[in-house]
Amino acid sequence: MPELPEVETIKLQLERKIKGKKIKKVEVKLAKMVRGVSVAEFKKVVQGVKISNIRRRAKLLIINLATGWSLVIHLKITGQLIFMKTLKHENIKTFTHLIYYFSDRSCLLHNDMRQFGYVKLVKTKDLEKFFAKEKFGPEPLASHFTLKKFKEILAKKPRAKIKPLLMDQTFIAGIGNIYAQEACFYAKVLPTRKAGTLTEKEISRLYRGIRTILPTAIEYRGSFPKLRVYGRQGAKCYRCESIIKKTRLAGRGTCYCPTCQK
DNA sequence: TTCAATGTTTAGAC
DNA sequence: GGTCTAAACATTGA
Repeated sequence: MPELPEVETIKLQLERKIKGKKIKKVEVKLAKMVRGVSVAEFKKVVQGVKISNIRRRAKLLIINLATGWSLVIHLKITGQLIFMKTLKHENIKTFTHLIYYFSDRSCLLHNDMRQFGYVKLVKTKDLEKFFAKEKFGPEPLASHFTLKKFKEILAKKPRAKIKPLLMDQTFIAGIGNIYAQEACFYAKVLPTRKAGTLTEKEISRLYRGIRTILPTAIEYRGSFPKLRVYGRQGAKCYRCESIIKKTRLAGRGTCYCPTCQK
């Protein structure tokens, strides 16, 4: 599920559904999902504690607990967090690895087919330190992420290819393989272009693309009905009717229009 | 059967 | 140091 818009959507939903609730019990079905501490310690910290707030940084979901601890959850590629008013056993899948039970009988399932995701415990006051250690770049939707700022960070990596650079979490935090392709298409820029070769106009269009596509995806609740290029290989470009091509870039599938992306 | 999949990390080459 | 590639993690589905 998860690039910035999807994680942001989960954050907004959990804010409505679980903020203020007390975690009565947590069931850990797959121990390796819990990182950094033993399952026993994890339970000790989490059980009986109230959820005070939900946040997001990059693609991480942060659940603040009233005791000064926070759950830091990464969903990687196939992770899901599913809220249920009451637990129905048919909703527990083979890849349901954690279940948080709240005191009002509702619960939250943490599913992950590929088991790449994790949950770890961080003291809330140490979160900023934790983010610094991860070396996250700026949040693309923050008000201080201006065109000027975007130009500045692009100038630091003139030789990097633009699409992998957009996906680099230390460059900008939260953009993944789908929205990097969409931003390049929006800006009419080939994913392989080196950052240093981009014109002022192209940089502005990329910036505008990021600042348009991500909020739109959030409006559509993290689903992506408006994809213009991702997964469209072999189909006609919506802009110029050329056939969308697909290649491999930095190990990731990359779609682009060979005609209107320059 | 083989390949690719919304992410990240690491190792090795140049 | 910078940048690139491939592989690893584990599973599903085309």
